[in-house]
Amino acid sequence: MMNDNDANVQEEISMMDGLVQLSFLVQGVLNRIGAEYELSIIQIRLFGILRDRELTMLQLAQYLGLDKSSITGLISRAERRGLVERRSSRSDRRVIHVKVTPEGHQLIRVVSGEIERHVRTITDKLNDAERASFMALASKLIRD
Amino acid sequence: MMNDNDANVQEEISMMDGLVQLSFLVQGVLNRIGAEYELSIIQIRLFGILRDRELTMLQLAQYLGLDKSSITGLISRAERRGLVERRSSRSDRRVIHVKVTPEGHQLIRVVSGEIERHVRTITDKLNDAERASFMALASKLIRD
DNA sequence: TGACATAGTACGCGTCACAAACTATATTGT
DNA sequence: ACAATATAGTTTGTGACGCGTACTATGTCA
Repeated sequence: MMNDNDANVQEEISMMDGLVQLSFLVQGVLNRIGAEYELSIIQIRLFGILRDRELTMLQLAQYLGLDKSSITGLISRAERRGLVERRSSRSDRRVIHVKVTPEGHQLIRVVSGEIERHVRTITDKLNDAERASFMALASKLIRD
Repeated sequence: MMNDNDANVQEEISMMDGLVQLSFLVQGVLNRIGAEYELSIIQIRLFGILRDRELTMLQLAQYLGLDKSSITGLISRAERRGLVERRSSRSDRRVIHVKVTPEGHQLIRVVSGEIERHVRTITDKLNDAERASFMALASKLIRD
C-alpha cells in the first residue's frame, strides 16, 4: 500500500528522470547541429564561453571543468581551423590568451541561430505562459 | 526603443540559453558520478535504456542514435566488465540480444541512487510547488 | 641566486564515434 | 531450389576527446 512517503519518493525519481532525459534531448540537438558544422559539443560549449570573453588556457580548463592538458588540443584544433587564436600575455609570458577570430564569431552567430531555432521547436510544446514559467524555474536551477 | 517583438526575441534567446545551460549542468552531474564508477555518460544512458528492456544491437543503435558499429565496442567493453551479456537469438541467428547481468543491475541501482541524490541537490533550489510545476513542464517537453 | 610555484605543452593510453569493407545468416524472385 | 539481394553484427582505420605524467619556460620568493 502506498503512503505519502512512497508517493514522494516516486515523484522525486521521475523528477530525476525528467531532468536527465531533458538534458539528453538538448544534448542531442546540440550534437546534431554541431555535426552540420563539424563542431563537437565541447567546442560548442567552448564558443559559448569565449563568445563574449577572452580567457587564458587555465581559465578555460576551469570553466569547462577539464584538465589543462585537455585544453591544449581543443584550442589547437580550433586554431587550425582559424576559429580562435592564441596570444601571449605581455605581463606574464607563461600565460596564453585565447580569442575568437572574426571567422569564429561568424560561425558562432550562425550556429547559435540554428540552435535557437531547434530549441524553439522543443519549447513549442509549451504555450507562452508555460514557457515563461519554465524559463523562470530553469533560471533558478542554473544560478551559481 | 524596445517593442514587444524585441522583448519576445530576447526572451526566446535566454530560453535557449536556459535549456542548454541546464543540460550542461545535468550532464556535468552525470559525468562526475559516472567517473566515480568508471561509467561514461553514454554507458549511463545505455544502462538507463537496458534497465528494463532487452534489446538487440541494432535497436540499441537506434535508441542511442549511434551507428551500429559504435555499439559493438560499447557492448564489448561493458561485457568485459561483466555488466551485460550477449545472447544469440534462436529465431534469427544474425541477431544478438543484449541483457544486463545481475552485477549490472546492482551497479545500476547504486549509480541511479547517486544520480537521484545529486539531481535532488539541484532541484533543492525550488520549493515543492515550483518543483512540481517544473516537473510537469519538463515532462511535456520530453514527450515523443 | 637558488628553491619553489605556475602556465602551458608533449606523449601515451583508453573511450567513443564514424565510415567502409567484411562475414554470416535470412529472404526474395524466378 | 538457388542465385541475387537484404540484413545483423564485427572489423579496421581514422580522428576527437579526456586523463595523468613528465617536461619546458617563466615567475616569485626567501
